[in-house]
Amino acid sequence: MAFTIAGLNESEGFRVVTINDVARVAGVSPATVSRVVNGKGKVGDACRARVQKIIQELGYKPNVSAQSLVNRHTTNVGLITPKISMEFFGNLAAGAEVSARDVGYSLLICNSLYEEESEIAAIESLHAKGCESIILHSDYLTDKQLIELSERYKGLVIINRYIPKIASRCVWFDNVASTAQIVDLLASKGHEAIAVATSIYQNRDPQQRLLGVRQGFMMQGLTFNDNLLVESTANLEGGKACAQELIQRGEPFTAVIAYNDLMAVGVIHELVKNGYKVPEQVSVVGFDDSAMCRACIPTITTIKYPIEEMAEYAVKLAIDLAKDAATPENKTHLFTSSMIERESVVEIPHS
Amino acid sequence: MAFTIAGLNESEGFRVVTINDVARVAGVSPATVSRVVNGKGKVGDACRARVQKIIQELGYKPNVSAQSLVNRHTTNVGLITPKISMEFFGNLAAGAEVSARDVGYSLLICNSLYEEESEIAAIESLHAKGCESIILHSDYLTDKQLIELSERYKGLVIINRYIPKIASRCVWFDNVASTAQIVDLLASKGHEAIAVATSIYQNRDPQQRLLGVRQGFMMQGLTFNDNLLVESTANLEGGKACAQELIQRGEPFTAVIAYNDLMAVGVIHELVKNGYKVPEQVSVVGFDDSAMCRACIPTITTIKYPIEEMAEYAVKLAIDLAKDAATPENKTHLFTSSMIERESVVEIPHS
DNA sequence: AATATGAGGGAAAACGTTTACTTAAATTTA
DNA sequence: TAAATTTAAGTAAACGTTTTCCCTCATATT
Repeated sequence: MAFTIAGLNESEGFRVVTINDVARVAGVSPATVSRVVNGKGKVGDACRARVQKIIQELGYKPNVSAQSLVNRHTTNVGLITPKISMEFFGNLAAGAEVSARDVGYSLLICNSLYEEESEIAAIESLHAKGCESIILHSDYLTDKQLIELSERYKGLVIINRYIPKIASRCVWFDNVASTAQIVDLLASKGHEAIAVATSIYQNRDPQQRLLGVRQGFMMQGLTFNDNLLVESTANLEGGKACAQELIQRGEPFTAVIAYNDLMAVGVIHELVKNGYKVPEQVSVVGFDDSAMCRACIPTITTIKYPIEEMAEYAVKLAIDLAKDAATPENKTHLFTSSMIERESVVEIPHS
Repeated sequence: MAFTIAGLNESEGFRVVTINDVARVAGVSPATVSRVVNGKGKVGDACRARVQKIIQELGYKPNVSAQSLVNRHTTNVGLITPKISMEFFGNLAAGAEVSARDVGYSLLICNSLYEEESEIAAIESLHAKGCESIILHSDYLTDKQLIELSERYKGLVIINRYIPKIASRCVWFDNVASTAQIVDLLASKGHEAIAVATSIYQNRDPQQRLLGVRQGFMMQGLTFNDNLLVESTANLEGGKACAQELIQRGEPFTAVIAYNDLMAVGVIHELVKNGYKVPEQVSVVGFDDSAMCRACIPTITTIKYPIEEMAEYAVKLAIDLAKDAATPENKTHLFTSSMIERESVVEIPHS
């Protein structure tokens, strides 16, 4: 144990420098170094300066595992989404990362791959790793399950879903108002024969968005023609199928509201393939504002889904919740949309 | 300190169960529980069974911070990419996550946002967090810097870049062979007047891909017309600019090889806008196989970049490296491509 | 001048594991 | 049967922090 009294033990190979090394070199106790590092407790000015200098020189970085152990919490936020490679969830993760880093936290990623068990497994695994702040994008768990989970995991935040009983830990998006907004836009351009291509899975978002359409019609004093409602899978192929179905029905239409951008692209492809001119004959609106919107010809008018901002917010909320920071029980966290106007929507031609 | 000798202390509020609780209830020492949990060391069959039962009943999960502290390593892999919200990096992350979870690790995400300092800062921050396996997608650091870093961080793996001196920790992609493959395809369809829209930043990938084009021409016995080489930023706008420039030059061409899918989309948009028919008059090839390729009209023929598989591989490598698992110094990790043929490339019309 | 106050900083316990040592019992060997 | 070996399981130190006490001065108050 040959320490040079004022220096570091160099006899052994590379060793990471600890708080004790700093303390020894600075001639103080580890407690004091800790106080300097964390800015808590009283430390004399001279002493503080000296310790800080040594910390610099030695390049001391606190060991996070030790800190977590004694503090009984980590500085990680967990994110559970179906598949991070999808643009939407990529944006979500990006927002979360920014926000986490902002407060000195790191982002732990889990893919749930659209499976109920893996959503729960992911939560448990994150929790076992000492990660008590968790953002969950749940597609398969029931409200009841989520309510139970949120009793057990106090740092749990649900993103993109609204559950009244746990409103204060839901960060969600106003689908109804957003699609109503789309109807407004189309109506303002003279469209009345508006078709809707929705998702075949009529849960939450699709339902809400459909509701928004109906509300929009009502507000505009129009009536929605249910013959112009088609549904399929919420992807490119589904969009194509919807357009096919629409064409087959023979009911005239001058605009299509798609459930999301992918479906909008599918709709456009199929319409063009069948000789329709987009947007000259048919206007099309998407939802999400994904990169695709600008790749399509015409570029697609859509709703911006502020998922990145929502994720940033959700992270802060999750961290607060985990800390027991008092958050008002009766407050919820609702985000709203804005329209991005591009080429796929035009004034209806005067016929 | 009122313990019921065989049970758990229930006087205080919710307390997470520790190895000591298990030991106490099972009537063994913590060491034995540890041995059971980790499957190391000798434990009698009866004893093992009993301990396992108690672990089940109590729902004991080892505290990861404590483990990390004593084992001097975490079970996290760090991923540093410019921006996780970009599709390419999203795919990278998805692959990494799968692979990490597969071996019981978690994925820690850091965005470097295309800044040199933040790449280094990210490495340091990950390391400080006890994360010794790191996947780095570096855009701004020099080879020299990376070599130095890899001396300091033994679990560091460089993805998407090849540095001979540290070949064994580079997981990369054969850009040269890939673009040569594109030339082959086009040539097989009768194209000779082939234009290239490359990135204005002529570092690494763009250089390699250009080299591949030249090689491809050589192999086909063709000569590349340098008047058909245009460059701009590697995004949609850049693609448009390239097409504009190409049109302006007045040199005839029947095909365009774009640096990536985004540029391909831009090229197509601008060509169409100027009255060219794609693919009837001009074939266009992209690179990456991003989602956009299927959104564009026509759908885009491209090269599949196997980034997901590469990331999976990289994670395993990084973990091995961090463990000092002997990896052959003179082995490198090269991935190759495959063509995805869609609508944007057609046989040249017999004129 | 005697006492109270408060600031600065040290000692040591605690966080929950793992593991090198040790010991006791059981088994094998001579 | 005695000695040697193996097996099973316990003891306690260590990992690197934070934090609660505590003590010692210096200063302020009477």
